[in-house]
Amino acid sequence: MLLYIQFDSEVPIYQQIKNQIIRAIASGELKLGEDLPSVRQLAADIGINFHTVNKVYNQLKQEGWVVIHRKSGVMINPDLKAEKTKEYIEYLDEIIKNISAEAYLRGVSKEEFMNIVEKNYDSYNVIKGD
Amino acid sequence: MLLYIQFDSEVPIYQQIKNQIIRAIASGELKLGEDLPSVRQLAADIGINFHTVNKVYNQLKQEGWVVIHRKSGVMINPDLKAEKTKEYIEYLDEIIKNISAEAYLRGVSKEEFMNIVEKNYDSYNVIKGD
Amino acid sequence: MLLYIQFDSEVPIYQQIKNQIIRAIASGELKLGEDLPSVRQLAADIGINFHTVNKVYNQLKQEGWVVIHRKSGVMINPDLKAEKTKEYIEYLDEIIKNISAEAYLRGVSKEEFMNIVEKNYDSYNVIKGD
Amino acid sequence: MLLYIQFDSEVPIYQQIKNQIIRAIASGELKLGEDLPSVRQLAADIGINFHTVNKVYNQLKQEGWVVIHRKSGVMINPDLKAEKTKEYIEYLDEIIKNISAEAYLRGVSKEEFMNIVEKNYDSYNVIKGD
DNA sequence: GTGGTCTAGACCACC
DNA sequence: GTGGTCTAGACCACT
Repeated sequence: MLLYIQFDSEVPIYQQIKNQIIRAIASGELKLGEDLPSVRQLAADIGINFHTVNKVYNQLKQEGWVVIHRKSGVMINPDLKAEKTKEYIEYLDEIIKNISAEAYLRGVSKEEFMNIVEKNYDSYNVIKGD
Repeated sequence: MLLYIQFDSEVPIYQQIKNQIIRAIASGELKLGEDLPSVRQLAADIGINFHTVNKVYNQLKQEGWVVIHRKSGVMINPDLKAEKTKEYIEYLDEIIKNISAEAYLRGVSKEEFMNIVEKNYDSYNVIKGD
Repeated sequence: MLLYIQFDSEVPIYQQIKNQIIRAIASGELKLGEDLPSVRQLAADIGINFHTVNKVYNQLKQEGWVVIHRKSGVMINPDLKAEKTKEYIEYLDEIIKNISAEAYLRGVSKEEFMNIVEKNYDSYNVIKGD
Repeated sequence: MLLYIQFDSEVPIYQQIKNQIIRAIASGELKLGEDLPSVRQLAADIGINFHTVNKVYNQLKQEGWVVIHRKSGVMINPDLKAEKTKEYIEYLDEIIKNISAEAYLRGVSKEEFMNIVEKNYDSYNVIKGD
């Protein structure tokens, strides 16, 4: 798995890594139960401090995306079933409110906006034979 | 115009205010050319320091949402024409990629996801008779 | 004489008025010894507070551009000979340093830059028959 | 890089710093990609509050002159390409109008005026071998 | 009255 | 260590 980090981005590095791992799970690039690189390995690959990777893995674990075994390292949670909680739906609604307001004011038509959303959702929502 | 601030949120206060003002412009609650409260007035209303509001207004000005008059204060830019730049569309695509990945993995169905998006976009995209 | 004021400009109104009066003197639109409108007249014409006009006239007087008579009002100094002081040349040099740096970095060629400067200087530097 | 600040100037401190940084970029004293001092370091060097420097850096960032990394601090934008927009040319023309009017009236000859302008532009527009 | 500038000091997030 | 956020209070410029 390749990670593309923008070091000059406003988005913190640890957040960029989290985003890309979650996207890779959604797209099937990372299978459930698959091993992730070790903290030091990934840090070296990207060229960042290993504390940053550590933070990523710990947050992913807390949110249920991965499991961490003392010995075997980190793997994508084989029993992954992230929950569609009420809080998450509220958060989702709130963030969509913000995004769609600016998109609307910037002249992104409804059709164009829905197309972007659908295209991206569909990129994950495929029948995966693994 | 009423602002609801979550003081315990991870989202900075000034960002919450910015979001809500842009949403209010999109929904028509704030008309083009309409005056906003003075920095000190709004700060007092919310119960925060006026420098925080000042920061909001200055950022909104630099992004073209409002104009600041020396005496009369701040108003929604009467000639508002936010641009649908290539950079903005790339930013939009990127953020939708992240959001839809998590939504998909949390079991938000395509139908449900598209409904949330459509509902929120439509809340701005209405023919307003005033 | 017509004044064009941009009320939403970063440049203070009093400064805009000063600039335009000095430019009008340089272009010959305002002759030496010519009367300027009264404070209240000009304020009413522009639609601003008369204190602002008062400030303009007082500064113009201090800098020697106009003379103020109790009765006859304000007129362009008939004996105008603004001085090319050492301080003024230093100020001029400093401001040109700032302007040309940004122009250069923004890709304004030397030819283009010199043309803009020459065109504007020449617009004043004409043989005026009055 | 040395900064000379006039504390008794009408020009705000943060503006003086901005001007000098942009001039240093134009003159090549600051190379693209070069690091700037940290906000606190520069503030201490000049003897001002770090918030003032912070404001400078943030404005320079929003105008595209520098990039701010989360950890490594601030550097001159390595991909700097300030644009010669229509708005900038209008601004430039307007400010030159004001400056040349006063220079003309103060007896700065066309030759002298053009010399000052050319000298300063040329100080940036040199083939730099480094 | 309005916003703009500057100072001072606190605490936090990131790496 | 870096910058980011927020508070608090002062003084100034403009209208």
